[in-house]
Amino acid sequence: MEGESEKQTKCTLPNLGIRRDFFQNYYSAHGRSFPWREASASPFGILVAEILLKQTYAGKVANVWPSLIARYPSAGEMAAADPDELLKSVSELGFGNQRTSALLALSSAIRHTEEPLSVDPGDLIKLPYVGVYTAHAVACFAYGQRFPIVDLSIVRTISRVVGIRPPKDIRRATEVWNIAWSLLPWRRFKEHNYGLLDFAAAVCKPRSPSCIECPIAAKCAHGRHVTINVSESQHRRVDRL
DNA sequence: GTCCCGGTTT
DNA sequence: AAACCGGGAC
Repeated sequence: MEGESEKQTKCTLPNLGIRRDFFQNYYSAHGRSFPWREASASPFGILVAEILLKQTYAGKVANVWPSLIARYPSAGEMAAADPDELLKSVSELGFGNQRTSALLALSSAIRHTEEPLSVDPGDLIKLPYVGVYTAHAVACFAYGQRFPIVDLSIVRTISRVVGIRPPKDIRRATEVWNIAWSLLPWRRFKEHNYGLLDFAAAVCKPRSPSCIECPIAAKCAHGRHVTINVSESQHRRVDRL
């Protein structure tokens, strides 16, 4: 993996012109804080959080995660949970049945596995309901490994910056994964990945991205486009960009 | 890599 | 009705 990372970072992908520490700095200044991001969160808790975060606002997950983990602190305890009770504790998030079966399958799969589960995404992905995104997220956030993460919001952000149309099947978008590797700093990559997620959620939003206030709009194909349209429609230059 | 699945959101 | 979202099947 060492060779691969090196190759990925050295090969000159389009230099996006974004500072390597931009997203870490964004995280320090504007990052969100969630209980599963605290140092006290266990790898199991982080894994559970990633399952709950699919299709769900993080703020809602924050309402149920602490009590859920307090009740089922380990895979063994969650695997032994009464399904109805587990369902109740996640039902306010929606997708109750899906999530309950995912949590049960996942927790019984790792019920007797010692920590660390694995620090290798290639192993983590073999777990039920763990795909490429979740495997990378756990490797990075739970085990401090240097791996990029690419979810839909990051595909959106990177595609806008580079000026490509988001690929059909967003999840195996090799080009975007390559760019995510090239953006990944060598230190504080956890903060970088959190920052990227938070930036995508708060600034580079799906519907009306805040290009006018965006600090990297000038480095972004979509941002430049929007900026030009704004200045034309207002018949004045937008000097700060 | 392409498509399907599921409940929720717009 | 369509988009969302990532896992899984093929």
